[in-house]
Amino acid sequence: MSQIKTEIPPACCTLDIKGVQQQRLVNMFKAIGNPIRFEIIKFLVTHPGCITGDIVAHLPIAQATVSQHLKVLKDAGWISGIIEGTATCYELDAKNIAWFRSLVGEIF
Amino acid sequence: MSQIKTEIPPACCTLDIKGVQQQRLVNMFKAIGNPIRFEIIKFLVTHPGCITGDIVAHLPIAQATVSQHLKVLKDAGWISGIIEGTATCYELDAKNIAWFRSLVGEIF
DNA sequence: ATTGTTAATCGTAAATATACGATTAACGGA
DNA sequence: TCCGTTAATCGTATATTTACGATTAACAAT
Repeated sequence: MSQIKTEIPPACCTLDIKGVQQQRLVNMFKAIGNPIRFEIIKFLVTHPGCITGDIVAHLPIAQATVSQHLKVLKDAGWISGIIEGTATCYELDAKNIAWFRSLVGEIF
Repeated sequence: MSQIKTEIPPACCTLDIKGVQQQRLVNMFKAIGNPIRFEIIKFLVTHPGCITGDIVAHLPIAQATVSQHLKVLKDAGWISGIIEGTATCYELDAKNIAWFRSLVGEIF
């Protein structure tokens, strides 16, 4: 170790987290750490309950690709989708996002 | 659009951000959205100013790979490294992390 | 000058992510 | 029942990420 002082100065954040909580958080970071997916989440802020086709229309990529990204976001806990007939309505997962917000507030 | 109501209910977050700021933020999310890199940042909280070798010793991966991860974290703004003779001392980039913290606090 | 130490970079292999068109399944309406 | 619509999934190509050993460069000590 190259540490000289025994007194460690207070860091700019604690990052006091571990185990499954940490895994979940890192996974949320990873999911939102993609320009297309960030854009999808942003779109859902102003278009709650919109269907897949709306999101596809808003983006420069194919329907299949959007569907994949939606799956990543859903698995990470950012969004939820409910099937409405032949369509699927998506919205932000407020509960998980609240968890994310408070956790990030605590450890950063 | 599948929106029925003209009144949009308030969302659980604003995500009011765009352009280069958004790109920078997404890049920080992407960088921290990896288990190894998250672990490196956590390690730097308790070991500020440690050298690459300390980080390598703490992780189950090769020196070259750690070096790559350090570069990603540095490019994204999470850490900074100063060359000290033949070694490199790393620490959290407090300024950028403060930017991250306040921005996330604003838009989530 | 030679040697040892440290960490970045190079070259490359393997794994993962991202993208697409095609197909499928599920539903609603004619 | 037969179409049309919608979105998930399949199969696959390409790009990117992650990993490693080897090499290099920079410095310190002898």
